[in-house]
Amino acid sequence: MPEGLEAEIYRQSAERCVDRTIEAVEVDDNQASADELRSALPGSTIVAARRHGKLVMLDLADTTSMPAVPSATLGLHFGMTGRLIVDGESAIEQLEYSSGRDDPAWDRLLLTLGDGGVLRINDPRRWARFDLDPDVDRLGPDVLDVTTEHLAAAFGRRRVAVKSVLLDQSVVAGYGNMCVDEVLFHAAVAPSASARTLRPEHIDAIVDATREHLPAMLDRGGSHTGTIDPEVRAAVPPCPRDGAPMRREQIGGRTTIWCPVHQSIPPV
DNA sequence: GCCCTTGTTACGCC
DNA sequence: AGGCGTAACAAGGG
Repeated sequence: MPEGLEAEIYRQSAERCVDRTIEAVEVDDNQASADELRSALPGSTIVAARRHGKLVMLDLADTTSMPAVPSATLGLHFGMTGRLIVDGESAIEQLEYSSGRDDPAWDRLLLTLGDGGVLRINDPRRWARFDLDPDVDRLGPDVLDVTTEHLAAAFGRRRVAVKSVLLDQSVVAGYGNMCVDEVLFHAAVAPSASARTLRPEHIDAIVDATREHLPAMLDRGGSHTGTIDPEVRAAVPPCPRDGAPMRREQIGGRTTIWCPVHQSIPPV
């Protein structure tokens, strides 16, 4: 599923569209912004591809006037199963929980570029969202910039499971279900622990695990390349670290894989 | 054909 | 105001 790491891979792919002009737009009618996109996008040039959390942003400019004038930002959110295809090349071939196929009927946004290229978002389950000038203020700091001080402030007033707080995009933007399980596994923090019970050294462990393992997973191709990978999630083998029986349970409404032996922070 | 999966939003309640 | 729990959403795949 597209978490922050997949969004970063998509952003890198979308960079190929910088300095290219949008000629035509096809967009799924279930998008609230459909009419707006159809009228605003044609004629605009993509001048930058940015990312914050799971949100990819394409900065647009009106190049019919000289010099070019910034016009709007196209926000792309890929939901659970959205894939980005630029010029026929998919940035991620196999997306966890998505379909292995690329059915044209699942194209939800299709930008025809002036040079004949195409930027396309293919999404079987229609949860991808496309918005002009998306509201970035509702998002917390990006997951790759997370700090102990910020987490400590957010954890202090929350008694729910630390996993639920990390998945809250207004606290930190970019953690998804798999990355959170991976980070808490390495940080030795129990995902069910009440957030407010974590001490600064425990929060440090979460920050350190994030800074160490998420970039490594990005290098390997995404959120499915960690220790708690899809095979482990499905089979729940003994803990790869200490051999103890791992648990598979719902925490905060999400399937969670964890080791109750070494993920013992905070101690009881 | 039922049930699993996930990210986000919308509720109602406290 | 804001934390919290839950339902709803989509739809392919097992």
